[in-house]
Amino acid sequence: MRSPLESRNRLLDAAIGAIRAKGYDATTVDDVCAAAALTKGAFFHHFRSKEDLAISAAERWGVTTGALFQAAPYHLPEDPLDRLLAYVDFRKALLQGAPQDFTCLLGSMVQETYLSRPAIRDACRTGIFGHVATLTDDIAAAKALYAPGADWTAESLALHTQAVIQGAFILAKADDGPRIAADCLDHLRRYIALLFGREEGVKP
Amino acid sequence: MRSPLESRNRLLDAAIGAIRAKGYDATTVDDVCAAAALTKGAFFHHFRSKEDLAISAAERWGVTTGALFQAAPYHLPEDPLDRLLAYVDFRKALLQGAPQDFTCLLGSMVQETYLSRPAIRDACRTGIFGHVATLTDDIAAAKALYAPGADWTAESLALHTQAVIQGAFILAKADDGPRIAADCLDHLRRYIALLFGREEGVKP
DNA sequence: GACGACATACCATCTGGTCGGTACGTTTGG
DNA sequence: CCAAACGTACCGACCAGATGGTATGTCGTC
Repeated sequence: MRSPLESRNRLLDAAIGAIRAKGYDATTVDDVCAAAALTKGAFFHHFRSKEDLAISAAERWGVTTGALFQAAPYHLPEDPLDRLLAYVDFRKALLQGAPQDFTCLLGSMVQETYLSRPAIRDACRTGIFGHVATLTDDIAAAKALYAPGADWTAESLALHTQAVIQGAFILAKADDGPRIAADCLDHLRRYIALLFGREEGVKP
Repeated sequence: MRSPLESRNRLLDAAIGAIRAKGYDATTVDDVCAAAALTKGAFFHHFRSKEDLAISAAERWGVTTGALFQAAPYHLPEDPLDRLLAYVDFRKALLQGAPQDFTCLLGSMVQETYLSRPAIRDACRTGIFGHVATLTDDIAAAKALYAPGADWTAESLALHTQAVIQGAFILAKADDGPRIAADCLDHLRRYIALLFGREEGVKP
């Protein structure tokens, strides 16, 4: 017998993959079971409902991507603005392969569920805004250093970066590739550089 | 008997409303029929399938929003940069009410369908990139005027504006309101102003 | 032997889609 | 001028398959 946690995580990973590719509603419980090589009995042993699965998947997404970003090298520079720019570079570097491999589970799921499944929407909101919060400190520090009197808040700029990234994902799906999304991140990087008076061209 | 075009458009408008609120997959044919006060027989008289409906709805969305933007006052300024900034202001002014009332049908639908329904994805892509094309000329003119040597293309900036707008919609849905989205459009406006050397504060 | 971790079989409901039929307008032929 | 023939718009009952969820049983481990 396998470890129950492993089975549960296999189901969650299968769900994350399926929802990223087909969306929440088009993903069936049988899809998830098949992808996880488990049966429906196992599924409903670990999750009370499909909605419960989605919420747990959102939480797992938050945990795994949180670990990915925390371990990423963009935290290394001493200058907070350098860290912020490195974050954008890091996000750009992640744009590899097909859209279902680099786009965000939470961003797509919240679009489907924001009205009809408030619990799922809340889970997505928590994940998205939690990631925003990890950026806000660096942005606030950079602002204090380079643009103390600016008439925008650190949080609003952090949210803006997420808007660009999420919007770039939509364009990537419409265009079926990461090219346009990468261009958008270039514009985001240029904006940040302009905003803080760091004129250096787009790529360091 | 009503005019057949009126019935068809009623079905399309009902579909647009339902898909914007619940997404493509969660929207049932019966939902659409009920909202249009017609029966399933009428539905399948006008559309071959649910997918056909979605494609036609995307086309109608393109036509109606195209007319809305073409008639909008942001085309009035003589300076192309002023037109571009007025476009952003116009988009910000549209952020009223609940997310399902101001967000984009195509942006949300393409997220669900980009892999499993290529025909719908193509219809969304046509609509989105068609709107981008209406911006590109003004941006190109503004670039020729104010930033002729810049290392970005007019089209990439037009695409970036759409990324910000679409991403702002996602955040609006996650937050259940337009506040964050409006802040994102402020950042977009600030970026454009910085990019073209028009430093005037955010709001004119 | 009790309990957690599954599997299997099954069910009620929903969903997209079909189909025969009806009401009504239009065309055609005499 | 009229009526048969035909086409369009629409209705509503029906269907096959899919879907979320349940009930029950089995197997291995503590």
